[in-house]
Amino acid sequence: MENIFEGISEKNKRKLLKNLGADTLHYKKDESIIRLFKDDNIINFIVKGNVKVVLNNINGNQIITDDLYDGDVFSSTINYINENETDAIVTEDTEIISMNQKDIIDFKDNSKSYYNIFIKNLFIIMTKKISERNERIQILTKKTIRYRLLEYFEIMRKKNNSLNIYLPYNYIDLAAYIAVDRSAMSRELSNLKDEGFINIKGKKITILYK
Amino acid sequence: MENIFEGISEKNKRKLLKNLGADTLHYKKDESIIRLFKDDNIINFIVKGNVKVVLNNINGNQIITDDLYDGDVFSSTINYINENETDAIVTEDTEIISMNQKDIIDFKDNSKSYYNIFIKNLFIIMTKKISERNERIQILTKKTIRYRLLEYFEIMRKKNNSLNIYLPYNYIDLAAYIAVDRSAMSRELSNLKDEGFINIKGKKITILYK
DNA sequence: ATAATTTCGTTGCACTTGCAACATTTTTTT
DNA sequence: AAAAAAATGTTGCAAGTGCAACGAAATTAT
Repeated sequence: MENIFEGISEKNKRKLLKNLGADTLHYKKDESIIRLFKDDNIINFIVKGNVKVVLNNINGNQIITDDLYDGDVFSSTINYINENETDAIVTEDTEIISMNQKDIIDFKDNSKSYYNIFIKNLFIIMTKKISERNERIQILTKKTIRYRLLEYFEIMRKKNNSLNIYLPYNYIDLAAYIAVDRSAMSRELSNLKDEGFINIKGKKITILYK
Repeated sequence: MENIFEGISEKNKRKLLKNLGADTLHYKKDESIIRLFKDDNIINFIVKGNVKVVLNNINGNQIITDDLYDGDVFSSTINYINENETDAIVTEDTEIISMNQKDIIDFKDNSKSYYNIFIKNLFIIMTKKISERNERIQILTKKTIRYRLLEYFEIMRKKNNSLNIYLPYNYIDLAAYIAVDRSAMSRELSNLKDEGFINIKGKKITILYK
């Protein structure tokens, strides 16, 4: 499934949005949209553009905790944010559809098939998000960097059914994802390499032993 | 909302289950139901009883990773399990309704209002689960036991709007939840107490400074 | 092509934590 | 009430990690 409107015609999509009282919002590059993450009642959909959620920690450096593109859904429940330390910035002109969750749940006329498709899509997306969160928890509950990395590799191996892993992001972001110090992770990757568990070539990691 | 059938009459519930081809399963105390966690296509609902998901780690000791009761929903996507190291045991006679996810998604006649209520309920439950997972991730990404505890307290404080926290489980389980060694957590709790950040009386913890 | 910036690898060190072992307290069973 | 079992508190120590600092490599900008 591509997005929450998958399987709904343009005509019905317009009807749906009208009935839901949805707002179509336009933001210019560098605008902050953090308010869309703070209201418990709304759920948002990116039609086109990019939103980066950045966490400013005490040291002054910024960590991107979410990077959202066309088709992505976000809300206060889906994307946890730290009240005062987080901002969400649009990096290019971006169009967002913002809907009220209550309006979705309490939608009167649920004989409309487009509405039911819509709810189904939301259900599917939520299910997928739970899986993603579970994967990360599975990694984060490991107590050493080594075991976090190995768990991460194992999850990737299963997903792609291959011993070759192509990291979807750089090592800074990987360290943030498994929540460890980057340099310490780098050290541990070297160890794993030296001990013959993996090969590393840039962002391609090959699992040698299972 | 209580459960996935909330707002659906007994009569319609029976119809729904029939149309979904749902199975009602009965298990006796001590039976294993791990297979219900392994099939990607099914989603389960506990009518009455208790299911404990136990992780057997290498040391031989068991950790309860999930404790499910009446009204709870579980599935392979909702509850991550470690293929070979996990078992799920029924601790009392338990009744479970097992449904095929595809049947739910592909349900033909979505003019039936009970079906739409059902999907809505699922959506709401999934949203809540994501929140729970996000909370835990928020804790697990903290790098020291101290900050994990403080984050946990902070989440509880916001939830209950009170500086008094009544732990919903014992300290063994709390340590498992925040994924740290129990004795090390005990040490850190003592430190926090000695430094005047908290008071501890059994399972009641009071936050002294914010 | 050169400069500037960002990412990546390495290492010393202090600090935190897991682990193990044991005492103490609380809870449950007999 | 006594005994057994489970939960909690404490502590020493080794191991692992965060942090800081720095140079090398890679990427991006000029």
